[in-house]
Amino acid sequence: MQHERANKVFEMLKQKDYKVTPQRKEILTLFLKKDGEHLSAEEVYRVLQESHPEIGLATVYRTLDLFAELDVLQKLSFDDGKNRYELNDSEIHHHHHLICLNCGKVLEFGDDLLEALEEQITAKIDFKIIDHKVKFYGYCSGCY
Amino acid sequence: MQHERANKVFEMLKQKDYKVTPQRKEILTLFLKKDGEHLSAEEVYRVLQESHPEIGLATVYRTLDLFAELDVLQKLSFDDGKNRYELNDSEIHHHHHLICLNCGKVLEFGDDLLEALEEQITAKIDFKIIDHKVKFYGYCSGCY
DNA sequence: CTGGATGCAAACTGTTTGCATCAGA
DNA sequence: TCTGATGCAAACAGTTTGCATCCAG
Repeated sequence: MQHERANKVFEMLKQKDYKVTPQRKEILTLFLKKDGEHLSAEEVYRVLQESHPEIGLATVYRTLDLFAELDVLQKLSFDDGKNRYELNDSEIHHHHHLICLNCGKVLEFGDDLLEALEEQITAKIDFKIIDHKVKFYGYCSGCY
Repeated sequence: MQHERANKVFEMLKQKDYKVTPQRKEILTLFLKKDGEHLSAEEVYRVLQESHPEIGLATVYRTLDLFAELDVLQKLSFDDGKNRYELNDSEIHHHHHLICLNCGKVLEFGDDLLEALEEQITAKIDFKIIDHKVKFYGYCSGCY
C-alpha cells in the first residue's frame, strides 16, 4: 500500500514541525511510484514539470536534501557529476550497486554478505562503522 | 626511490606519444611526495602555485585526467562535490576508505577481504566485476 | 496571522572548452 | 618544424542562496 508509506512520512514531517506541502507530497509520491530508481534532481524536476509546472528546481533540491536528512531518501553518487536519490528501504536494509562500465546500467545486490566484512574491519581497526557504500564496476551480461 | 617511479611514468608517457612536460613532471612529483594523500585539483593547483605560479588550473585538470586514464592516479569521490586523486599503488592493490562522519578524517584498509565477496556476487549475478569502490562511514577513534 | 516553504533569478563551485601561443620530440 | 600541450578566459553543469511572496498550521 503506497499511500500508507507516504502517510508515515507526512506524520514524521508534522512531528518535526515541517510543513506538508503539495510540493513535498508530489516529490515523495514520485519516488514511491518509481520505487527502486535512482533519480537526479533534474530528472525529478522534469517529470514533475509535466503535471505541476509551477514547481521550481530549487524546491526540488531543498526537498531532496530534506528527505535525505530524514532518511526518507538515500543520497547516491555514481561519479557522473550529479547526485541521485532513491527511496530508502524503510529499515536498514541496504543494497549496493554494480555499475556497467560499458552501458552505464546499474544493477543491485543486497548487503548481507558485507556484514562479515564489517566485523573483520572493526576488529582490526579502531573505527565504528555505521554505514557503508559499495560500488562494483564491470560489465553486465549484455556488454561482454 | 621516488624518481624511479617517476621515470617509469615518463617512459610510459613517451611510449604512448604523450609529451613529458615540466607541468606533468611537477604534478607527478607532488603526488609522489605526498604519497597516500587524496588531493583535489584545487589543492594540487594551490600547492604548485607557490613554486610554479605559471601553471594553470586547466592544465592541472587535464593532467589529472590523463594520469587517471593511464592508471597513474586513481580518481576518488568522497561526496563533497569535488573529485580527488591519489597515487595508484602500482599493481592492482586497492585499498578502501573509512570516512569519519564527525571529523571527516579518511582512514584506509586493504581489500583482501573483498575478494571472497566478489566471487559470491559473480556466482549469483551475471556481472563481470573488474573493479570496486567501497566506502565505510562511521566514527574514528578520536570521535566516539 | 505568522514563520516556514516556495519560485525565481542571480550567485557559486567545480570542471570543461575554445583559441592563440608555446615548446617537446 | 609541427603537433600536442599550455594558459587564459569564457562557457558550462549542478547546486545553493537572497528575497519577495505565499500558504499550511
